[in-house]
This record gives sequence, structure tokens and C-alpha cells, in this order.
Amino acid sequence: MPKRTFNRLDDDKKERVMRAAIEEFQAHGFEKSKIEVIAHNAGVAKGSIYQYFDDKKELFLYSVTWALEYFMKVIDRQTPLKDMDVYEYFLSGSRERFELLKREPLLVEFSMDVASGKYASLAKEANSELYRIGEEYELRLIDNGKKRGTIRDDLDDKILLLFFQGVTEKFTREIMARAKDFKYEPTEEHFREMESFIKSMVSLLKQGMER
Amino acid sequence: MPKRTFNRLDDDKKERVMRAAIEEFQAHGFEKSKIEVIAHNAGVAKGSIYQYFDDKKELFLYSVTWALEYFMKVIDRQTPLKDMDVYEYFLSGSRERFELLKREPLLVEFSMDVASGKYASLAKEANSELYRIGEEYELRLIDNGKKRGTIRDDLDDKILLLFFQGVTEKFTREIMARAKDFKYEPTEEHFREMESFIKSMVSLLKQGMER
DNA sequence: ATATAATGTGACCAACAAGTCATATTACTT
DNA sequence: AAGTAATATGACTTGTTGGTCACATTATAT
Repeated sequence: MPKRTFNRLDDDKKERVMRAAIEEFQAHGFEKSKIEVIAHNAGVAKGSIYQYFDDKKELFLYSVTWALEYFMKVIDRQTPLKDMDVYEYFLSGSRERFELLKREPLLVEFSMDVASGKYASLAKEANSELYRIGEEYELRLIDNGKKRGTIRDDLDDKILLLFFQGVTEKFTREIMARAKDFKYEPTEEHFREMESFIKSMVSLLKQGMER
Repeated sequence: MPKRTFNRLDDDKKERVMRAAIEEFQAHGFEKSKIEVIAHNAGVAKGSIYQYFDDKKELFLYSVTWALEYFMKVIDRQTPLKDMDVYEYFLSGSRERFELLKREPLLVEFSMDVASGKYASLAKEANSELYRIGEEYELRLIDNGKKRGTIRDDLDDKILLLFFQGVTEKFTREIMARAKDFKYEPTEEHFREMESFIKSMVSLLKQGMER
């Protein structure tokens, strides 16, 4: 947790510090990240960072929280928690999600790395928290599908979830890699390519899971 | 690459050094691993390690190579490169692979982490090499399936590959996690559970990819 | 305007670990 | 057995960086 001093800071400085921290952690990993560099990129002195956080680890932990909270806000806005078919899930918000990636590549990438367990040894709780949230949502999608009869009911939810996650995570990572290639500035053709890509994924998901 | 001195060492010492290194890297990651600890666990002095390798990075790189070569031997023996159906692939060698995990959990886990890109920034070449080998094999499986008509041909190989990898990687990780829970000492019940687990995965894979 | 509190700063300190090297030990050679 | 080459060793050096702190600056209160 940040110290009192950090919380009293104006929003601009808070944001500068957090973004500089995330940028550094994302680029070099926890161990090789230097407080000095973070401070410099945030436009403050090294000593100031220690007025804000007890130590490097606390700064890192709060970076995770900060990124997480950012997405909580955005996602809440984007995906109303109404009942939805598993397959609409991806096809629907694909543009919005792409826009988000374009707007905040750093935060998206950082969160992905956290979620994928890259910092598991540091951020155990934050990590499993992040994971649990997604899981809950996906389990509900699966449950909906079973009730509607669009998803086979001969397999455990747990297994269907693994399948679903395995496929979507892999495709998501691939999409992010490709998006990075064109520096998050997609042409209309890129967009169509991505959409067809997602359609293929959904087709495989759907066919695999249907009765 | 190791220095001349290392290559002239007797096999026992070489193995002790490499296993101590892999154990340390696997447990603490590259940055937090200490040469002193590796030396101690291998039963040699710190200075000796520097007679064998130029620096820590070289030791790490060779650890990857060493683990990789170990598996090349084993896998070559286990999976004859004959044509095989995608779905037999998993059902067939599952016991053997489980035995391997039981015999060499350290090497299996380390290789998995390397393959999954945990050390991507260090072992770029080794990493992509490892990846390419698996990919080639899997692409051939997919191609076979298409020719036999057991796999749908309306989707690119590349996309089918992603699907295949996404699912199998996720399930493999889950199996490894569970195996770790019972310390790689499966009862017959565990075995059956794993087999049923793999069958479910294959069912999802098959149904998703079939015409 | 003065006093007091809060925040900013970067030179400095201490710890830690990678890498070196002079010396000891062991293995070969003749 | 004596001499030479290869290997082993761990105390020492050195660079790095997390974290501290005495002092400077700015904000707030009276």
C-alpha cells in the first residue's frame, strides 16, 4: 500500500509515477527495474519514491492494483453483466477491446503478464484475485450455455472452462502480438483480418463445446 | 557455451553442476539465482563454476541446452516419427509421459517454463528453437488429419495450430499442477483420473476440429 | 509575517553478489 | 621422482542498487 503522502498527491503526479513504474516493470521485470529510472521518468527524485512507498515491492504491488482498478472501471462500462451467449462475448466487443488495446497498450500488456503469472512469486494474491474474477464470469457464460442447450453437458464445467481459457488466451496473445506489429494503428484491413480471426476462434470453440 | 575445462570433466560432476544450476534457476529465476548456491549444491567451489563457464548467463544458456538435449533423446525414443492421428498423439503416450514427469519433474518443469517464454529475454534463440520443433511436429499432425479427412479444411493450418496449442498447453499445465499436488506419486486412481481428463480434452479438440 | 508541517531532493551508506586471482591441489608426463 | 600442466579453491575486489537521511523547498496555519 502507498503511504499517506502518495494518496495526498495530485492526480497528475500519481499517474506519472504509476505509469513510469509500470513501464519499467513491464520492460525489465521486477528484479532489473531500477527505482532511479522510475523516479527519473516520473519527473521526481529517487528519494520521493520512498516517501510514497515503503519499498520496491510495495510499489510493484500497487502498480498491479492500479492497473487492475483501471480495467475494472472500463470493463464494467463495456460489458454489462447481463446474460450473454459465450460466443457473442467475443464477437460483440471486439472493436471496443481493440480500441482499448490501442489506447492503453502498456496497461493491457502489463495486466496480461500479471494474469498469466509472470510475476506469480511476487503478486500471489493480486494474481489469483485477477484470475478469479475472469473465471467467475466465464463460468457463468458456460452455465448459461448449458441451460440453453448450446453447450454439451457431458463434461464438467471445470474442464469446459480450461478448454475455453486455453483457446481464448492463446488467440488473445496472438492478436496482441500482431497488433504490436502494426504499432496498434490498425488499417481497416487489419480490423477485418482480426475479425475473421476471432470468427475462426469462435467457430472452433463453438463446435468443440456444442452438443 | 561451456569452456574446455567443463567438457573434460567426468560425467558425474557435469551432471551435478547442471542439475544444481537448473534447480536454482527453476526455484528463483535467473536474477535471484546465486552462483555461490549452485556451486555449493553441486559440491564445488564458486571459483570452479567460473572455470566452467564465462559467466552466469552462459551457465543459464547451457542449462537450457542441456535440458533440451535430454528430452530430445527421450522423445526420439518415445514417439517414433511415423504418421499418427492427432488424437492418438495424446492418448497413446500418456503413461510414458507421466512416467517421465515422475522421473524428472525438475527437468520437465524447467523446460516447460523455458518453452512458455518465462526466460524469453535471456534465451531468445533456445526458446524459439524449442518452440519451432514442437510446432513442426504439430503442423504435420494437422496436415495428416486434413488429408485423411478427419480435420476440417475450411480453416488455415496456422489457426488450427493455435487452437491445438492453446488447448493442449492449458491442459498440460493443469495436469502438471495436479501431479505436483500428489508429489508425482500417482495412485492407480490418479492415473485413471488423468486419463479421463485427457480423454475429455481430446474429445473437445476432436469435435472442434472435425469437419 | 512567522511558525509549523508536509513534501522534495540527491549525496551517501550498506548489502549483496558477480566475477577475479594468487595459491593449493591433483593429474599427467617422462 | 621430479617437473609440468590442468583444475580446484575461497578470500578479495568491484560494481550496482535499494534504501536512508540531513537539509532545502514549498504549502498551510495562525
